[in-house]
Amino acid sequence: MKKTILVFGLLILALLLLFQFSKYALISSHLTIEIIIAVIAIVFFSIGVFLNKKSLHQKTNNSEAIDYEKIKELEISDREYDVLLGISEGLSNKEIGEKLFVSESTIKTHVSNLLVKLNAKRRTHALQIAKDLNII
Amino acid sequence: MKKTILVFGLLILALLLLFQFSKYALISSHLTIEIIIAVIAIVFFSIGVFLNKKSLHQKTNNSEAIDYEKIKELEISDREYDVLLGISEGLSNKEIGEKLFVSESTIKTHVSNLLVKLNAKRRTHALQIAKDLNII
DNA sequence: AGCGCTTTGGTACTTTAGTATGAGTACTTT
DNA sequence: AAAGTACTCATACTAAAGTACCAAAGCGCT
Repeated sequence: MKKTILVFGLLILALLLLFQFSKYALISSHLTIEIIIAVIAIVFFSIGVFLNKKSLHQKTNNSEAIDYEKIKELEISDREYDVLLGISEGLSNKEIGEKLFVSESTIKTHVSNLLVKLNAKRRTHALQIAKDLNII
Repeated sequence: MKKTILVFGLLILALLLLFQFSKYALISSHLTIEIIIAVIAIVFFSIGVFLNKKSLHQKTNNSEAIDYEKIKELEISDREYDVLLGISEGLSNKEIGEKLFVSESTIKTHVSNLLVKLNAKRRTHALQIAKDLNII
C-alpha cells in the first residue's frame, strides 16, 4: 500500500515535470511538438509496462508461494509435512517410510493425522486441498 | 507473430493520429498543451498496461496451460482424461463413477490403463507425472 | 460386413491405504 | 516432577486401489 502511494506520487511528479518541460521546449522552439509527444508516449508506455509487470508478478508469486502460516494454523507438524510432500511426489507409504528412515506404520499414523487436519477423505483429496491452501 | 505486427501497426497509427490531433488542437487553440499531454500519457500508459498483461498472461499460461498434444501423444482417451481429472480432484473411484454415471469397475479399468500410459505406479504418482507433463 | 478402437462392466484376486487403539521415547513447557 | 507434544511403532481390522482377464456394445472407417 505504501509502495502504491509512492509510485503514484512519482507518477504525478513525472507528469508535472513533463508539463514544464513541454512548455519550455515549445517556447524556446528548440524541439518540435512531435518529439515531445513521442517522448511522453514512450515514457508513459514504459511506466505502464513496468507497473503492470510488478502487480502481475505479485499475483503469480502469491499463487505459487508456500503459505507457512497456514501450515502452522492447521497444526501440521514437521514430520507430517514431510509425509505430505512424499504423498505429493506420488510415493507409497512404504516408500515414504524408506525415504524418511521410519516404518510404514509411522507413515500411516502421520497420514491419518494429516487427513484429519486437512479434513480430507483420501491422500489424493489431501493433495487437492493442500494445493488449494498453497501449502505445497 | 501476426498479432504482434497488427498491434504495432495500430500503435503507429495511433501515434500518427495523435500527432495530427495535437497539431490541430494547438492551431485552433481550443485545447491547452497540458490536456493534450495528459491524454497522450493516459493513452500510452493504458497501451503499456494492456500489452504487458497480454504478454505476461501468455507466459504464465504457458507454464499452466494444458498440453493437449502431449495427451494425444500418450494416447490418453477422452474418458481416461475425465478420470484423470477426477483423480486430481481427490475423488475415489466410486465417486468418479458417480460423477461420470458409470460403474466403479469402469473407472478401475480406466485408471489401470492410465497408469500404464503415464508409466505410474499409483494414482498419486500419475498425478505428479501428469502435472510434470502439463496435462492437468 | 469386418476391423480397430473406445467405452463399458464384471469377477476374482492381491496390494495399498486408512482407522482404531495402545504404547513407548524424547524433548519442552509449566 | 508432571503435563503436553511430537515422533515412533505395532496389531488388527476395514476399505479402497489396483491387476488380470474376459466380454459385449457402439462408432467410424474401408
